[in-house]
Amino acid sequence: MGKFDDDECCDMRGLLGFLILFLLSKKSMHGQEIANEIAKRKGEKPSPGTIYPALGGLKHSGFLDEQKEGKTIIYNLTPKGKKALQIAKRKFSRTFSEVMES
Amino acid sequence: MGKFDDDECCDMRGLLGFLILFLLSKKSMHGQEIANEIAKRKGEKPSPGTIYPALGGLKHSGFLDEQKEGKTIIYNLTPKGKKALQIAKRKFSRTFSEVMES
DNA sequence: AATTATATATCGCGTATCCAATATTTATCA
DNA sequence: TGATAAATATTGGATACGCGATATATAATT
Repeated sequence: MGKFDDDECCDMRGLLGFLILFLLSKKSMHGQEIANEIAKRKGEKPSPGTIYPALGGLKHSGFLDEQKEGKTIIYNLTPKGKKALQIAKRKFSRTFSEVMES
Repeated sequence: MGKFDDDECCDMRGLLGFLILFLLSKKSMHGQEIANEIAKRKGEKPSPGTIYPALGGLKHSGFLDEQKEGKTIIYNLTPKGKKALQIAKRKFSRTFSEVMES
C-alpha cells in the first residue's frame, strides 16, 4: 500500500556513499566507527549488510584505501576520493542549500 | 564495472520526494515547473517517468492535493504534507548540516 | 477541423539501496 | 587453551529509484 507511513515521508535512502566520504574527510575511521557516526546523525545504525558493501564499493572505485590494524580496518580517503567528494559536495550544495535555512 | 565513473561518486539518487515537498512548500507548482526547478538545482531534468510517479506517490500518501487548471495540475502541500516535511527536514539537517559548511 | 505542442500518465526495465541472517576472522578474557 | 566478543564479510531478498518509451488528454495554432 502506501509507500510511507503516517506522517513520515522520504525514507532518506541514498547518499550513503556520499556521507561516508564526508565523514572520512574529517577523520579516518574503521567500519563500526563510521556506522556509529551515521547512527548519531540519522538515528539508525546501518546494518553490516549496508555498511560493508558500501565501503567495498567506494574502495573498489578507488576513493578509499585501507590500513589493517589488528581487528579493524582503518579507511582513508585517497586523493581521488577527496576530489570526488569535492565534486559531490558542490552538487549537493547546489541542490539542497536552501533546505537548511529554516 | 565500477559503480562510479572516474572521479564521480555518489549519483545522488534518493531524496526526490523530499525535494519535491520542499519546493512545493515555497510555491505551489505543476509537474513541469517542479521538474524545471529540480533541473536548475541538480543539473538534470527528471524524466516524466520519474516526476509523475513521484508526485503520485506523495499524493497517494496524503502529502499533496491537486487542483486541475486546464492542461496542468497544480500541486499543493496538505497539512499532513507540511508536517511530514518538517519531520524530514529535521532529519535531513541532523544528518547533513555539517556538509554544507566548506 | 486538423495539426502541433504541452502536460500528464503508465509500463517495463535495470540498477541501487538496505536489511536480516549467517559466516569468518581476530582479539580478549576466563 | 577454550570461550566470548567484536569487526568484518557475504548472500539473498524486498523495495525504491529513475529512465526511456509510449500513450493519453488538453491547448494553441493553422
